[in-house]
Amino acid sequence: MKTKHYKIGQLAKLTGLTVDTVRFYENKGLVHASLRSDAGYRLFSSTDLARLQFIKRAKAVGFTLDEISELLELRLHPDAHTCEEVKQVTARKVQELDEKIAELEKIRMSLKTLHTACCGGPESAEHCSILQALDSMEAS
Amino acid sequence: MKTKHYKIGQLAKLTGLTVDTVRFYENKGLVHASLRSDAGYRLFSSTDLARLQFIKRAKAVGFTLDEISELLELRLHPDAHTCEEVKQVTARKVQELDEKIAELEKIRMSLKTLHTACCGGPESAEHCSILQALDSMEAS
DNA sequence: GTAAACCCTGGAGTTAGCTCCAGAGTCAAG
DNA sequence: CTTGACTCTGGAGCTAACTCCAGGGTTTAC
Repeated sequence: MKTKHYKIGQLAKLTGLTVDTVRFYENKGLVHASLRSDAGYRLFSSTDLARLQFIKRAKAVGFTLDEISELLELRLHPDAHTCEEVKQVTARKVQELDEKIAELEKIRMSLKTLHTACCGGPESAEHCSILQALDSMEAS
Repeated sequence: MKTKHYKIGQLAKLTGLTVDTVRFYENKGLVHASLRSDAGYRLFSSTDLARLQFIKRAKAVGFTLDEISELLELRLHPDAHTCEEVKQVTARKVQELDEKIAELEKIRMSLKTLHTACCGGPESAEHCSILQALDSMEAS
């Protein structure tokens, strides 16, 4: 079974990244074109595509490229790690994610409280502030 | 009732930010010292403290300072907004947060799958990769 | 009353993460 | 077979978010 390959422009369109960004990521070692055409064009596989989509998702929620590297390294050098290591790293990462989700939910709750408390009418919002919402949250 | 006031250094210690960062945030309009001492020292209230803690939380989950500004603007100029506006903005923000939480949970699931699938033994992790986990997720 | 530790302003420097050339080769349509 | 859209490399430039001075005044502890 022959795998489908993408040139950098197609990949960019599919991921919503720019061509420059993809090359930048390759430089940083986040992704690596599986092969090159005779002319030297990068050719990416659908695995590379999935990888870039993962990077985009991770970035959207505040991971740095270095952190994303660390996550993906498990893939880049799978044989350089023992299962024990993988188990540890993933456990730590899952915990980090849980903390992040908790943070987001706190902020979400503040906003939701503000949203609910606010009358929604055309008058001045003098008494609707996010910090009032925060305060009430802090107190609970 | 007299409110407790903090000098910038105390505030920095309490928030875990640096003195420079607090001043930087003030420049950007994210926070504003409620008053100044005779010598010109910034004096912050506990409301300012809560504000900075909010900023820190929001930053940790990937909001830019501009986005955080937008969130806090509701507080900075409460009388410049109608409740209607507040209602709209918060609704949009809550939705953004929901999307962010969903992203995090996707990533969390990938890692959790990897974590669970991995045997955890001392052998090479050749068959434990995050992208395998991703693939299985994508398929479901 | 003096040294250490704090605060001020204004501005330069740094890092991450892109973004945009220039100059040159490649491919696809008509 | 040429024209326009694509690709390459290497390097410069840019924005966000700090971070770090210099050169000065202030507070506090002994």
